[in-house]
Amino acid sequence: MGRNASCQQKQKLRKGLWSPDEDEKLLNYITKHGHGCWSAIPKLSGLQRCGKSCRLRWINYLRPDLKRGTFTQEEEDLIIELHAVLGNKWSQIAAHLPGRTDNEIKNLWNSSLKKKLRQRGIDPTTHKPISEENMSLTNTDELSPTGAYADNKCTATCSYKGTPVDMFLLDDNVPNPLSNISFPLSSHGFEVSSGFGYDNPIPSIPSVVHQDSSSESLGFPNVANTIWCDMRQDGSFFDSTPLPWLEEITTNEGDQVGIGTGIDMGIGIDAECIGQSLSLPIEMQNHRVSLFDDSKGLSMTQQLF
DNA sequence: AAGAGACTCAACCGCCAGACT
DNA sequence: TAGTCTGGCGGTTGAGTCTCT
Repeated sequence: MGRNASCQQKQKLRKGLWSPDEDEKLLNYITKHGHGCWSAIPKLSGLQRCGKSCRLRWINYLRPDLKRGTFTQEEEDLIIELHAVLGNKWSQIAAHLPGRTDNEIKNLWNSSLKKKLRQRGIDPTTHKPISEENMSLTNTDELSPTGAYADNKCTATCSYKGTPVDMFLLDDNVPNPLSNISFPLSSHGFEVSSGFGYDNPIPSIPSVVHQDSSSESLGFPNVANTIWCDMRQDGSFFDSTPLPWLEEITTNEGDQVGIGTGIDMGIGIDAECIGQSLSLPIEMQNHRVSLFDDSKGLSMTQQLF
């Protein structure tokens, strides 16, 4: 590639692993002068490397703000959450993990996280359950959700049978539907999953619901199949107002149950699914979703994006 | 102990977009 | 407008290490 001419000079440039001596030269130069123009650095610092190689070495190894060591469980969970939304946008994912590089995250994903997800029965590409039996009673294969995450703001659209529905940001005034659910009840085949963020198990959920104490996060691709619940960063719920009729929602053994500790993500409820199963009237519009239970005098409205 | 296979991770490759000429 | 340069990105590679038999 002609574009790579700068890295394939006539003069012999070193390749492969960096020696301590080279590291020192690069570190000393950048510490003194900053990196400036990367392509000029090899000459100025006395290295026989191409500028790209210097840049990579600095970003992935020499930068002083790098966090060393193995990833924490929280970091791994966050990567999975972010990957569900962003896909293989490693640099964007890395932007949410201070001190971690895109290369490091990519390696972790390819060597470890993909495998872990598969072991949990989740397709690492789609973040959907691998087994279709895990899917609930909605026609989820007709759903086509897409999502994006940037600057701590989630944007998403989700269409169902051609109708754009069902992605919401939490309105702080909207009651948290999971706050008063007792588990387990008779099964409606619902899956309760986390939204976006770190996951914590719901303490009251018995192990029969999910053998593993940690919850699985399914993220956007399963939005219409899940209930999302948001917590503040300090662990408190946005609202603990009970919605008694939601106590009728249950999970199957093996379903994933979790709570997202939000990153500006809110409640998502598969309103149609809930409405059908509970025989509740439901209204879906482009800008809000409402559930009603007139007999109990309850209603819940969520604003869409 | 040794060989094979699996795994990890640093580094390279090729492509792209934006800036510059 | 077209060509070139540069930085940045995601995919891939391969050497080194680990684990298993």
